[in-house]
Amino acid sequence: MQRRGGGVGRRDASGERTIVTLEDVARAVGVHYSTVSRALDPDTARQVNVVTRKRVAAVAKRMGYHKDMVASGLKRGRTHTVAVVVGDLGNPNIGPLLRGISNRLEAAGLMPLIVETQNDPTRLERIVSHLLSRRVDAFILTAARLGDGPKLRRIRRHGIPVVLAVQSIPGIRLPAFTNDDILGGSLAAQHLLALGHRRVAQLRGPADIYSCLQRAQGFSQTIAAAGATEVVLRSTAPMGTAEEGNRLMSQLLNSKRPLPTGIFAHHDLMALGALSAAEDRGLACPADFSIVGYNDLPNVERMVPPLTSIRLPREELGGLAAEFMVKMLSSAERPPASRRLAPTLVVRQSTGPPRDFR
Amino acid sequence: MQRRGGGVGRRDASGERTIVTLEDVARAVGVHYSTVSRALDPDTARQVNVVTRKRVAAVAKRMGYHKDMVASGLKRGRTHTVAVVVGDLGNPNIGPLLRGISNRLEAAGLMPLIVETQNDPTRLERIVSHLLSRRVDAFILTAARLGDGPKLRRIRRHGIPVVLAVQSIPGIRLPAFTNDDILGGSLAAQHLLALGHRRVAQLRGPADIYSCLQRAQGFSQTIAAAGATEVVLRSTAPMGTAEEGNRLMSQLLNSKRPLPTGIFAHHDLMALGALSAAEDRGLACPADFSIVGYNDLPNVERMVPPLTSIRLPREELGGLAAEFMVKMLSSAERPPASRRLAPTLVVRQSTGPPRDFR
DNA sequence: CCGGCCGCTGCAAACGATTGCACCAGACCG
DNA sequence: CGGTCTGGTGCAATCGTTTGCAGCGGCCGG
Repeated sequence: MQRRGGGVGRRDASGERTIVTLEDVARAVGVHYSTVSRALDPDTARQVNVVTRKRVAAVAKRMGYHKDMVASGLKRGRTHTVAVVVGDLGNPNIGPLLRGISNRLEAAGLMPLIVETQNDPTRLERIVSHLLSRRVDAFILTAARLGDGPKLRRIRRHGIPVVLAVQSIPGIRLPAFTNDDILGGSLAAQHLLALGHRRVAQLRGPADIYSCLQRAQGFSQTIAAAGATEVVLRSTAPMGTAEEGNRLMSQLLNSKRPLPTGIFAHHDLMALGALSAAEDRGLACPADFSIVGYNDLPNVERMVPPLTSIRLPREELGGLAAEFMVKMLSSAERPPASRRLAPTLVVRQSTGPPRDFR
Repeated sequence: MQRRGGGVGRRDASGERTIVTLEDVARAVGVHYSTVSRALDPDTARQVNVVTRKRVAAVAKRMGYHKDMVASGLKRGRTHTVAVVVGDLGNPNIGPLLRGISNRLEAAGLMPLIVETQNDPTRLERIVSHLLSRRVDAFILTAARLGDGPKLRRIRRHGIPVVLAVQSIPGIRLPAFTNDDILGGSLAAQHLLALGHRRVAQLRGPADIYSCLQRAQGFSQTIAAAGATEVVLRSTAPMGTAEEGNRLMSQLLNSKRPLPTGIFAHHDLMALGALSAAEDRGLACPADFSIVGYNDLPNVERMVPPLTSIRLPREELGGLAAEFMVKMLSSAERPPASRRLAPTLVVRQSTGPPRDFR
């Protein structure tokens, strides 16, 4: 096979060919291009005589050589790219998570390819197939929902490493890095109980989000163990939104039963919606009732009242998931999988002792 | 050249080679693989006989063939990937922008490669060089700052299309899609003037962000044209934050001059910080002073008081920038560049008539 | 009946990097 | 002095796709 210049490569503003290849460098140094390849790859550099190696490095730098990752990817079957699938880029939880992932991957020479499903299940399939054709090395999935089991199994079947982050689903054998949402729910319950609340309510998030089920479980368990009474309201919307919180709270306010004094919302936005519903009826927080949110979204400390919430270690979680992926890809050994990170309770002014307690 | 199976391709869980190549399909159909290639590419499909074409398509589908974008990218010199460089993934403005970009690019068969500089100028250079070695087809830069001119020129010199989004810098000949921040500033001023404010203040954002300069210009011009008086406070922080707003507002409150009744903050967070500074001194909004923010961040309508702000068409902006890029890459002709989109004023309860007006 | 054209298909050289293998000179050992 | 080893380098095939060119039948016009 004969090799020549003048291909279809990228040209700069003046129309000159601007991609510097191994062969270009080799010609300048006076060695074969395979030697250049070896000299520039840290893993093989020691095969090359140190003075040649230095000369190659110098010339490569001077000529502005940059390894073509596309060609390298084709040959090696590794693109050093990890697909990160998120549900909704507008979700404020997602920024820190992505930062955690990016930083860790980048340190390992990998690059995240971030795609958004916009919570559309048909998009997920299309996206995955597209990513496969781009030969990504691995998947980090952050938006798994309860019905996604078959889909996830199908992805795994392609033989590419997959890890779940933030959201997991029960009964699937995939490494998962999640928040300990049982603990999160329990923390909320403990807090309300400690303040003296005995009648509590739970505004639950979407039923197909496992983390919401876990929050519910942690909360209810702790409440039941203390012998307090609980009302559960279930969201029917696909996401935790203020509107949904408003709706559930209205439902609660309309019921004939006495209003619970302590409320746990599965999402800060739901809590905010609930607050406005209560306000509309002339109820004050925390005088008439307390409310605990979830996620500790940005600026909830500036709401009125500042929202008590459960804070999640988002960036750390992303970092751990990425760390796992890096290990997975670099060594064949399976590192310990599936960690749950502990959330923390952030107490602010939306919670206080119930009225009859003061 | 002889071709055989059994290379280094990806293997699935059972160790089988799992990449289906053109050659595999060709063998199954009984034609040459170049024919398969042509049959599957819409641009060349009409070169192949319609019955062969159908057969190829059927077999390709049955066998689960997916074009290898890496190989294709190597050959064609086009990766169908557009780098999107953002400053900070945690910034709530960025989600909608990215969604706008992603959707538009995806519709054109391109994929965004999102990277975060974390507002670190040295990272930018490293990242760009990495992206070049990944052979991205184009750049969308969303975090340009005033001193970045030389850097941008250097990027452009690589001969890759570059477009600026959200942030532009003066005197650079690059297509840019930005908000009309002069108008934004002016809207804020008009609103305050219409309410009757005659003594106003401006809490300016970072001096190296051009859009802040424009906001300032629009605001001051309009105020001056109305003959009102203005105090300007300059931020020294690298970003618009609540702390910075608090600091500037305190500065304003400490000065001997009478407190301006109308305040324009270059960022909602600064406005919120300013509000808390004022509250600490026992001042009430909008009774004692009015304040207008910028960006209309999520949930500012739930603050107390709900914040009057300037809303930016983020998703649309992203869409337009991507649209431009798509045109740029598909046809050689240069579509009309550099649009400014009009922001809108969202009036809420943080603004009202000045006290002496009532 | 022949030249030419057309529609379809095959051939093989790329794209740029990687890598097993061969080769060569010199060192070193017996 | 012959043989072996070894450090360094070159050779060429390969990853999977694209694409200019050539070839080949058949059909048409002259």
